[in-house]
Amino acid sequence: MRRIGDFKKKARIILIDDNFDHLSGVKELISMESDYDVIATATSANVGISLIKKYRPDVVLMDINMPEKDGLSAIQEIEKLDLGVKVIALTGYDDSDLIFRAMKIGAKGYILKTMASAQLIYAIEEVVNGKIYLPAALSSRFFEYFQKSFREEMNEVTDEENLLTYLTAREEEVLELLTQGVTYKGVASQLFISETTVKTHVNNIFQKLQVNDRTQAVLYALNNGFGNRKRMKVAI
Amino acid sequence: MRRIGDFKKKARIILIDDNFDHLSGVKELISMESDYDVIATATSANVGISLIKKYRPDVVLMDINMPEKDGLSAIQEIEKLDLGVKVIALTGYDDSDLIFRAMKIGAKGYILKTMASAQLIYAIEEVVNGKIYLPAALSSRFFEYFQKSFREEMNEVTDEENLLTYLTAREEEVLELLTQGVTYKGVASQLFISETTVKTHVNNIFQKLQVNDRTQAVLYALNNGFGNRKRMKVAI
DNA sequence: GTCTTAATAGACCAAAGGGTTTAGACCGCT
DNA sequence: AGCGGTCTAAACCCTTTGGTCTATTAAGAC
Repeated sequence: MRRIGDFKKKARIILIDDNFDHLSGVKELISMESDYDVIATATSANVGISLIKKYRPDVVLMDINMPEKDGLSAIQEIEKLDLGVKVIALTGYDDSDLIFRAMKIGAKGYILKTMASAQLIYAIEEVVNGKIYLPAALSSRFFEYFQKSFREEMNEVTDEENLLTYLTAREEEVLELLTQGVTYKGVASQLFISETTVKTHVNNIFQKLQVNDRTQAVLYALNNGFGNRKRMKVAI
Repeated sequence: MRRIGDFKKKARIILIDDNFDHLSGVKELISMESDYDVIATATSANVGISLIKKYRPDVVLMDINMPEKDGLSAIQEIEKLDLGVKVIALTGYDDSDLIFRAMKIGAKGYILKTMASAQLIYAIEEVVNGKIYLPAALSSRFFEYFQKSFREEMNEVTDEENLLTYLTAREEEVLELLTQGVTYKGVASQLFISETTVKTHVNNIFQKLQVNDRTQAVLYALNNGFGNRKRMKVAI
């Protein structure tokens, strides 16, 4: 119940879902909660994004299984606008890869359409309060996927021997510059040594890394965690 | 209570904590639960790892703030043994970077020493059942950090213009091979074209990417999400 | 003091890479 | 039919890179 002097602002929500029935259902559900206002709805991502630009809602519930423009790209686009809008992904699939990608691009929550309405409300509440919400079941899936993607990388980098460890300090300096695309001449002047010295170092590097040219040396360095930087490949 | 015919196996646990008082406390706490057996304890990571190799426990509770060998390296070492041992990180700090790193290297849980004992027991239970457990509060911190590390990358890759988009299909094929360390001769034979044609393509690539040589072109490609692969830098 | 390793650097040669220009063939578009 | 873009390829020349061998110097190990 609201009285005069009750200044608590209702959180403003926009719903985006190509399934009109589901959209109405969710709207109905949320409207029963006095704390939230569904200020607009859309059945396509593009229309939804225009509405978001126009109304600057607090929260967006986004179905990510839509035809024309998929929900993930839409979320990415919304994040790029940087309006501070909190997006909750809504979908039927509890696919760990999907969840991972959604969280990666900035979703503040991810809930399944099959979940109880109380959970949806709770998720909105948490997200409005600046938290990130994942149902326990999805949280597990997310972490599995997360750890898997890093384990693969660990093996690449840690496994067996890392030939980079055989390099001397000076050789590492030289390689460091090579990984920045510097020429021999450039390396020479930056390290205050002659170009022939650079060549000597580079040749030693090639032998130690068992490669034939600069490009391969640079690739080896990058793929095997040069310095303390590790690199990971992940498809969005 | 156990009776004859009760075949349920107790989960076997090893505790590693350099603080002997805390270690005893936790041991006491767990022993009150009839489902778990603390089969060994250690006050240093190295001793702990030997015990793990010897006894193959189901779960390890590892304090990650220890002197000599830090707990994170210890976890990494345990994971590399690949014994299926589930490690729960135990610490006083709810530092999001720490949590991120612990989860990244394979911890199945992360709990704070200040947390209620019931939560510790619950975490063990979840982990024993193959799940991953993070207290809600830490979960939030983890996700913040996770999203932050990816947002930085997104900006690098998505921001402004990606010169790679100007490349023709053929040029992309050539560049793809260059990013694998293939020489011009190799590219020529793999694409069934002459070496001079390769050089023509490569020169066009250089101009479009505004670089001067193969190494720089390869680096540009790698850093700007060549194909649908994005690369991220993360220090372990 | 001797031995080893790392860093420095020169000479010389061969191979690969890079810049520029020109040009034919093919494709899609208007 | 003509225009523009792409793919193909050659000729010519110059620069950079890579391979090998040799040699001096300094630092550290034993």
